[in-house]
Amino acid sequence: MRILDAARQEFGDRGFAATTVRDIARRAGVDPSLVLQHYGSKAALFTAAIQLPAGEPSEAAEHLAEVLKVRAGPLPPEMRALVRSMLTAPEASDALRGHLDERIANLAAAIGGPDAELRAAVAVSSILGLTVARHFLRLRCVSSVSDDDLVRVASRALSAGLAALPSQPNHFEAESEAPQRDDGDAG
Amino acid sequence: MRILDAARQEFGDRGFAATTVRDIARRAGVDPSLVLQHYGSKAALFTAAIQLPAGEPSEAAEHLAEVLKVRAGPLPPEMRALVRSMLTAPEASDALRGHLDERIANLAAAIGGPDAELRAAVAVSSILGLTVARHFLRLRCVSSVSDDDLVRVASRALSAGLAALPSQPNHFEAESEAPQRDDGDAG
DNA sequence: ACATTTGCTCAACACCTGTTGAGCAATCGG
DNA sequence: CCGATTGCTCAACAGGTGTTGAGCAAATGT
Repeated sequence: MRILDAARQEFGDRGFAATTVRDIARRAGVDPSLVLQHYGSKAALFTAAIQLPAGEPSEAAEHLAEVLKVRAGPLPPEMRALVRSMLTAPEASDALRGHLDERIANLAAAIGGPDAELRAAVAVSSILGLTVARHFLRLRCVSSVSDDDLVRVASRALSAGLAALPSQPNHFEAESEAPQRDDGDAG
Repeated sequence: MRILDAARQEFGDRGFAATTVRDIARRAGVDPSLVLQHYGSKAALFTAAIQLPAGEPSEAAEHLAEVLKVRAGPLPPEMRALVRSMLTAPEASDALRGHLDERIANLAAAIGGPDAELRAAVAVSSILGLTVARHFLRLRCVSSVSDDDLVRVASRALSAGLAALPSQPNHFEAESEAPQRDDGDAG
């Protein structure tokens, strides 16, 4: 597991292409050839490194607030590695697409109404954008704000987008665990 | 300009690291050494390739609908190259961060109210996420939908997020050019 | 105690990368 | 019509890459 952890770190820091097998071996404190004896190739190691723990999305997808909270805090290494390479490594692109498509389908079923799938996709894409802006691009306002503040503001935006039609019931805010006190803290 | 165009295409397709000078030269129909004689180095060529045409953002940033519409259609090559490498090339990361920070600042000034900058940042990040999902990740629902439908649904979500507090005036939807008829086309 | 398997390292290969400098054809100044 | 500058290609280099196979040391089985 030491090699796999090192791989996730390196892939998460610099992406698939820029990470060398020697980098991973150095961080793991072993010989480069050992890495390939264990995983066969750099690509196979990458595939192993970006595997997400299953089960999580299907349960929590209806509660977008959960996902948002998770994305506000520090990213798990495998997710970090996956997102880092999603634009340049087809393997990562495919894996993330599958992950998000599943999450969108669940969310769409939960919210219902016209354009449910599209509205769900917009919400999930927005969280992806926030994740990128916060943890990778380090966009000034998004990366410096506290987890709570980000979740609070983004929650409002996402719930509004999911509801879309004012007459529609708002599953997102309704099923959020804490009732989010509306103290007008404007400072 | 033929070399620069080829560079934008290649960088936009595979990212900075995976694109070789020889690839660019081949697409431009010239010798690899000519590429470097013109631009000095691969990194310098990349910097030139991701330069965005200036002026656009400052005027249109207040009207987020414009930006969204632009992002729904095909991306200009330099923007495509920039976004493709934003997670793996520091040069691209810095350039895009600067671009988005400026846009956020303009938008924040336009909407005002509490958390203006954060709400603006959330909206801009959401558009970034939509751009990635549509043009790069090719997320099923987001990439297959028509430009108009995407703009319609995403506009509602973004405007709601920007307003945030129900009593707040909604600059985003108010300044949108077309009044967006609400025909209940649920098919 | 010995043979065998295992876990690991060392050294090297073949390939591809960015980059450079010599050379060639054409254009231009006089 | 000649010399010089330009625009380009050819060939090569030095360095880094993924990957491989030989070898070594410790553990294991009997």
